[in-house]
Amino acid sequence: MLAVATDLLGASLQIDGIGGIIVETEAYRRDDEASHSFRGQTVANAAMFGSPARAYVYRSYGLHWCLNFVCEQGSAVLIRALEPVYGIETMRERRSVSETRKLCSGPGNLCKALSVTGNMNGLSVLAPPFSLELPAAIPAMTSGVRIGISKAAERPWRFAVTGSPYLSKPIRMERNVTD
DNA sequence: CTCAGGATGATCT
DNA sequence: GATCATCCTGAGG
Repeated sequence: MLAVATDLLGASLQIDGIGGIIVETEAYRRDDEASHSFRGQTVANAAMFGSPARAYVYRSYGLHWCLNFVCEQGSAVLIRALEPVYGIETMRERRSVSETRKLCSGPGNLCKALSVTGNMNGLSVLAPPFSLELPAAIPAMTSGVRIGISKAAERPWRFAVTGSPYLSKPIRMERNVTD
């Protein structure tokens, strides 16, 4: 699952032709207090216990959507930020923001820019409307502590393309990623 | 049935 | 940095 989180960095993600390069991810797994799957399977988190390579989409704070890629049972990788590449004008309209740097900087922003909603929960990310291509060249990577959570936040499972200007926030407690 | 509390983001100070 | 908007889920009575 950590391997998936790093492999996705530099990958190209599009939904209906809109998207860009994944520059920030966060990993969650079953025996992880911060994970939605920690207390077992429920109606809401069922996708996390389904087949791998599917989307787990959930609503955050009542207003935002967040997109995850499901790995093995009960673990998933949260897509936190993209470098916008495809359909930038469409993203600007959806976000009502002009600065490219801010279009997909954060899980909620990214979902708004790509028009991800709860009805995509459980869909395969290997078939339309998704399009996922692994990177031609592996980018330099950095990891740090996860953010926005109160439990088990010290785990260094937040991954980012080193030096990317498109991150949701700067990496904290930075460390090396050795593949 | 009630109800607290989020894997957030925009805005204000 | 603090606040708040706003929706469920799932835990507890």
